[in-house]
Amino acid sequence: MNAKSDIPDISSAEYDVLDAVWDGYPVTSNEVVSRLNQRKSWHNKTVKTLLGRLVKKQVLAFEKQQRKYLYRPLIAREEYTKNETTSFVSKLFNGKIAPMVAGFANQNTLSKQDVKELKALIEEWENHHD
Amino acid sequence: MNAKSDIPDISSAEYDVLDAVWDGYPVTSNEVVSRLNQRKSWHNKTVKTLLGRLVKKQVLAFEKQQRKYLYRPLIAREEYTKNETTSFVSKLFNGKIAPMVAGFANQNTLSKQDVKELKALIEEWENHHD
DNA sequence: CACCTATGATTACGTTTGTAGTCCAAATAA
DNA sequence: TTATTTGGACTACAAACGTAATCATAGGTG
Repeated sequence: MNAKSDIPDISSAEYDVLDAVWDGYPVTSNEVVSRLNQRKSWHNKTVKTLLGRLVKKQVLAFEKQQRKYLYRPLIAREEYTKNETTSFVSKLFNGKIAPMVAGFANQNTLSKQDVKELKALIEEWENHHD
Repeated sequence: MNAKSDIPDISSAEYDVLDAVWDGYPVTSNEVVSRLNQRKSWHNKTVKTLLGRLVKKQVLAFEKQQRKYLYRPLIAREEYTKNETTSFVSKLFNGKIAPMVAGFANQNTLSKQDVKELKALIEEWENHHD
């Protein structure tokens, strides 16, 4: 069902840029710089380099709008996060989700909301399986 | 409560080596090579280099046993995984665990066992937070 | 004892990453 | 129209990484 997803490696800095693109696209590099600079302060040349690398990796595409480029993602955020999550869990927790949640809960505070959502997920699951 | 843990960056290859050390220590480099070669096949020089880098990063320590070194971890697997999990979840899921579990469940098959364990975790939580 | 061998230390080397700077052409301002 | 600014392409460059090879040496082998 899942085509063997072939998502390239995305470095940490590249991810931040991609994340900003996901926040709304198509988007110019300048807008990406602005979005990123809410939090970090990267030189716009740096951001442009990263955009270029993401294009080369076929994670982003662009179309020329006269002089400027409009970037958009070629992979969906959900696809990416699902993938990363799966490999993270298999690498650190042998593919088992419960120990990961346990470790998380043990390190962080679970809010009532978190617990409510988890319960909802489980109920959902149970409704679909016998 | 948690001292701001100061775990250094551990590269992917380094992690595999560290993982092998966690599987039983103190351990010689040769034994680490054997353990790793169950799955991958790294040249023993490569493994030695990685052990050295982990020592330099103060992730491993060693004591001389005559000619050989016996390595052991300086950070516990739990500490590391908890840390990684927390930063993973905050990076990709805004710190919310439920969406991560949801994404995981959506990509992978949850077993009955998984669900049972998750329920147990939640019950546990609820017992401590009326 | 002379020599081969296993081990750790040091060095290597191409690639990826973080972080820009430089060069060139188009758009814009004067 | 000429000067200036701006956007992208190309170049740069050190540190981290993956992946060893070489060097020096303590120990075992004949």
